Amino acid sequence: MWEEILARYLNEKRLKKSAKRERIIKFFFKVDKHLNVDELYEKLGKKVSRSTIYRTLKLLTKCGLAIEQKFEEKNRRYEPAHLSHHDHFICLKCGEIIEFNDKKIENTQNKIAQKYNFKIVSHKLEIYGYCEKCQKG
Amino acid sequence: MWEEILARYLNEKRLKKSAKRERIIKFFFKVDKHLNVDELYEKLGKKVSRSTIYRTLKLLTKCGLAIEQKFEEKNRRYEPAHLSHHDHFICLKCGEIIEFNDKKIENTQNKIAQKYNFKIVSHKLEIYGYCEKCQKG
DNA sequence: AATGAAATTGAAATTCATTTTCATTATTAT
DNA sequence: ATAATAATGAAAATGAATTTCAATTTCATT
Repeated sequence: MWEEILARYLNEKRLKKSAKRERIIKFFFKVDKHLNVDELYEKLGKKVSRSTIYRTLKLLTKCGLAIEQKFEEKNRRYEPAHLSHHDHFICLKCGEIIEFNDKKIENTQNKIAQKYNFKIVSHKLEIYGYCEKCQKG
Repeated sequence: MWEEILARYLNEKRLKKSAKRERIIKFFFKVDKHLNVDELYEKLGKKVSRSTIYRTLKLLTKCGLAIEQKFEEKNRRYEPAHLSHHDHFICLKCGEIIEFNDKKIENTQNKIAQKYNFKIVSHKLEIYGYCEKCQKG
């Protein structure tokens, strides 16, 4: 669970607890999908500064609980790490991001990596195109 | 060939030819791999301003001859479009980017897309980890 | 060749996301 | 309670990408 991992990390680094940080992190894991700083700022009622949100997301990234992502947008997104094996369909019309997961793709990746003697740590697969709605519309 | 596509585009948009632009574009296709603006600036002997390089790469992107890419670096890279079906291994230690190509992966992607009724236009696959050298070193 | 309208260029200014600084406030160990 | 140190927010700094603007270049039309 993220609570324990976080607690262990804070302890190890001699960091202190704080209400703001907890609020951000709890919300982040409650929503449980990729978010950017502005979305968090808005959805937390602008009660926590962007600086603190940035710092908190960096912290989560450092202790392995979140993953930084760059889609073809100007700004970064963060995703709870337990979702990070998901891949994404991204609709070029409406911008919707659909998460999916497929074992076959991972197997194929492993085979190719072997061929290149590359040791895989993680991967990112984004498929761009048109979602069901936008094909009709 | 890119020459014709470019010529047609310039003509269509009533744009003019220029020596600087040609130099950038020729070099870009001669090197024939992903580059960022700074690398182009250096390798062109700092004879063309960054503004112009940015503008030229945007132009190439618009006429479909280049693809903008965002790896997990601060700045963008551009890649000749004919390479853009390549996928990438990215070494987390030395930063090397190895291009590869595999039909199996594309087949699998197509099957999944069907399941989700998603119409694929393009995709981006980046595999992070350690290259052969860095596993040993 | 000469003209002029429109595109191109580079330098500097601007934008915008992110990071850092710094003075103030909150937390925690003693 | 005190002292030490971390957390916070506002503002400043950073850095990549874009835009502005005056000067230059291109090119279609004389």
